[in-house]
Amino acid sequence: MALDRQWFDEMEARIPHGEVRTRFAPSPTGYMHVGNLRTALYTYLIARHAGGRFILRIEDTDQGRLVEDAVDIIYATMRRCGLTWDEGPDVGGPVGPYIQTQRRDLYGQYARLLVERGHAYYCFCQKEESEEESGQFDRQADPCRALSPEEAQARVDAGEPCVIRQRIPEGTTTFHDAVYGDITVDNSDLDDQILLKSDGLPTYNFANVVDDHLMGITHVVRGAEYLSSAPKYNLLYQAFGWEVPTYVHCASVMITDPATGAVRKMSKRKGDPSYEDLMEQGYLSQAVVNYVALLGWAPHGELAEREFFTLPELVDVFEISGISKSPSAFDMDKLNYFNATYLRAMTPEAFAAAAEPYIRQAVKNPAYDAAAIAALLQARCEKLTDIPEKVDFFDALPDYDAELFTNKKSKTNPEVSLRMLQAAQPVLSALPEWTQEAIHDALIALAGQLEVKNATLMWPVRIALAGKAVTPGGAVEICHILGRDEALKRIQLGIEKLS
RNA sequence: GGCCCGUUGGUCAAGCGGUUAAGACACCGCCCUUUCACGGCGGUAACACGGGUUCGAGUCCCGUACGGGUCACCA
Repeated sequence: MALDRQWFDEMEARIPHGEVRTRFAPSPTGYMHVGNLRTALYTYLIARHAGGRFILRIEDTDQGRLVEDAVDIIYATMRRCGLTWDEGPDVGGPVGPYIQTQRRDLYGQYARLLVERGHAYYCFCQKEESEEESGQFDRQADPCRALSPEEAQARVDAGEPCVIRQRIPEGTTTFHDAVYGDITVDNSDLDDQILLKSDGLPTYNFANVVDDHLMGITHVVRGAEYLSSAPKYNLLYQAFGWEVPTYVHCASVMITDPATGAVRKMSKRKGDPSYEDLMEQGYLSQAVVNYVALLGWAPHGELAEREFFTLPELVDVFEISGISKSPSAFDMDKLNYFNATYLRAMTPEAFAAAAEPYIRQAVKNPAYDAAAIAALLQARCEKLTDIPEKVDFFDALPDYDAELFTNKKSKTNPEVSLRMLQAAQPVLSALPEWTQEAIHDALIALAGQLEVKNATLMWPVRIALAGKAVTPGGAVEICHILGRDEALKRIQLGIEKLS
């Protein structure tokens, strides 16, 4: 079957030129790793910074590893992070389809073109154990490599199962990476890799090159694990006579194993958090994006000291030259700091709205004002999931130990505390209005009367009200939220406990 | 093991031949203070090692060590 020249020309004619075009090309095998997210982010930023287009392509050529719903998870994650794409499976575009299995026939055409030009060849060898054990594919020893075109074609026509392999030439190959610079390898270290599998689908290595070219991708952004195969891609571009895109390889995201202390690449199987996990754990998408942007990239000059950026700000300042060559470790402490900072930067109203569901997990009593509780929490939590355990005492006073009344810094002990509670009780009981200000002023005045430190009075009151050593907010705030009846009831319980 | 890449405090990192080697997280201390936080101030802590090149090297070159990646009909 002869190749259709005109078809190839038409494919070429569709390719957009004159703009920066990047693509994020995940394989739908599950959730988004933090590393994947970062790659997607950088890819997006490079396109947007240059005013170019960002494309989403689904690489589903491995039929065995497909995961149901994975594509939807990818869409959802990217949308939630604000990484909007201009072309993709759902929105279409000029160089679609954007799902590789829907481009199936196309790869065969290009593979055959390479065979015709002598840069690839049919291989009929079955994978043998001996070959696997030796660990080496000796291409010179592969009889298929030397098969005449006619002979090979005859076997293909006869329906013999085969793959198409790239024919690696002698010599050396040099490629340029925007992050790592020029890298040269000896071609003898390169395999005659498989381009087209026996199921007719391309391997990642081949589909990537063909699609990147056909989609007009100018910057190929991907993980550094592909650095070793980059020379083979280069050879493929050369074999086709295509312009080589700018490569941008990003070092891996590592994590310090909490158990062993060892540093290793992040992995879901080891229980490291994915983006979805982080969302479930109460992190804000913006905080995660901001933190991840700085994991392996930093702005130049005066901006180097700055850490907080919105997505549009990142678009503005992102430069490929700021990407780091060495792997970086994901630090949960620092993510917590970012998240906490984002939480505190919210307006009180926005925070209250975000916090309310978490507050209501622990505080069912509608009499307790969620917004007032939220105000106490905003500076006191790093993530929303921290909330429930902090406010559980509102609904139910814990069965606390009287020892809690002893606090050195506040100069309290059970006897002093009893005296304080007994003094506070009538004062609070007699307050004309139950406002935070009124409660505050009354208690401060009382402490003055009793000639004790404010803390000496406040500590026992707070303990009696909350039954916990550490609480969001102090005696005054808690007293106010509980309401007069409940507050006095708890103080009475404290007095009984101390009597 | 072969090939490729990397190496600034515990972590993220600035630095692009001349700096008292930034900043942030974490940690410690002080202040603020009705607990804890928040906030403010301060502190401990780094150029992996050995050779070069140079008047001068964290910055350039070469080794060594250590770390990572890769050697699939997976991406």
